[in-house]
Amino acid sequence: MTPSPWQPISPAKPVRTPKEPLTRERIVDSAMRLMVDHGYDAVSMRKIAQDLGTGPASLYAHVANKKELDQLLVDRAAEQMNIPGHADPDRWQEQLKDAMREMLRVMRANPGVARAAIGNVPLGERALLSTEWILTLLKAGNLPDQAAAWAVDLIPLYVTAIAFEESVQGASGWSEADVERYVGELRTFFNSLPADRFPITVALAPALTSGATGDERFEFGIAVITAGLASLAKK
Amino acid sequence: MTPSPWQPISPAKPVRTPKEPLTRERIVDSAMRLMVDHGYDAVSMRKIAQDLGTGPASLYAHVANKKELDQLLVDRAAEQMNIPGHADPDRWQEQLKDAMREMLRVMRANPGVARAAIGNVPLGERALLSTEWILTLLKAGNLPDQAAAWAVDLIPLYVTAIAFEESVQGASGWSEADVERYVGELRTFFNSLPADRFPITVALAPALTSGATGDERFEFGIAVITAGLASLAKK
DNA sequence: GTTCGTTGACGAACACTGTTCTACGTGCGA
DNA sequence: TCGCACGTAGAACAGTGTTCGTCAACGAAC
Repeated sequence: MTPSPWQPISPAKPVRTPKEPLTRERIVDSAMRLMVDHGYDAVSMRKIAQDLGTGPASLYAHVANKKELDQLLVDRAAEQMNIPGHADPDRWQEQLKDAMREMLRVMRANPGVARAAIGNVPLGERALLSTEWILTLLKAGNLPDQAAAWAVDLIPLYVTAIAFEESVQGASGWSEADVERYVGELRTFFNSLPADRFPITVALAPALTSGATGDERFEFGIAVITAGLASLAKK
Repeated sequence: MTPSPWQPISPAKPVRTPKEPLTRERIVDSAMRLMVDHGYDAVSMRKIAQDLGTGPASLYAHVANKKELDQLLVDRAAEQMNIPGHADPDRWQEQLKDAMREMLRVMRANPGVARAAIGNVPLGERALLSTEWILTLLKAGNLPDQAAAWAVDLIPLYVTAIAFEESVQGASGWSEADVERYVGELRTFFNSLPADRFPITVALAPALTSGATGDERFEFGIAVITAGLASLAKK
């Protein structure tokens, strides 16, 4: 049937783009790219669809909802985790710290993943291997079963919380100078407090505002957790 | 000048409601009420405005933006915190645990506050008193200055992360039965894993899925942190 | 006593968000 | 070749935070 001549010629020509079809894989690829480049808040169904040259509704044929997509992003990020060979019972504490550092490394490399990960147990294969690895280390350290089980929950919780905090600052577009300025203001604020009611806070003002940006704070945290866990070992 | 008769009579008569004027105080009151009753996601500028019988734009005369309001909510919640008398050097570890329990209690009583608190240092008076109190305990425990300073960052981070996790489940409208069902599924999932690649995960499946809802998990965390901190004490 | 300037209130609108409805075109099995 | 089912999307819905421009009310000044 030839189109009536008074119709607008070429009605936008949808052409049914012969591109490669949409897949979960491609959607996660695109979302991952957006998140790494522009932060978690930049990942919206519309942005992903636009990036793939389609409309937002198309995505829902492959992904149930945004939450499921978040979960997929966490699993994808977990793929980047390196898991070492085997446990050395004499060095289990150092190996445990290394595992936590590795978790933080991956989360830092994928800004926004922490926000997606908090409160969700990642169940991808690589994430499970990481869990298995940490459990191996804890058993090497002679921890009771229940302690090991709760520890394998505590450890990602702490690392994720640290990464999430960092990502909040990062997402606000804070440069390192901004953080430094903010910390400076915080220090003068602590110093300005009445010394009779807040004696220790005032006295420790320099310590309270040091290491906010570097890794020292994280190293302190994993040292405390590791030492605390070690104290629970069966003899 | 009398109005022209063809104009609409009585143009809605705004009457300039003689209610009590809008204040920061009243806005925070309303937001707090909404958050406690319906969770964090129910707190929007529109809902608050509606609750106060006005439009959303009016709020911006008293509050810079949503983020500032979040901060105000955190400060308001911190007001509910009980801070005991004075430190007993022989019982500093138990007192520290009590302080953490008190923080969690307040966060649980104000669902959603955790989400607003994460990544923001609360600087209200009561929050600062809490910081001072924890520092007092840590100094009573003979910790080095820098360790005490980082610990006073680590402790709220952990408690907030726990409360945040809980609030995520709570906000999804999960009943206790829902959580139990989910944990059950998780257990069967762990059990179904190939035992050759995930031996410990499979073996510990019961332990891994126990205590997800109760306080045991939290008690474990504060025990680990307290023990870890104690191991850093100067002799 | 009347004007003026400032201030707070607020309806409407902007640019977004996640999600759903529904129509449409294409490819595949019968 | 027909029919059907599935993937593709445009449009729309119900929200969100935030801003613009207007309008009424109040205190100060002339």
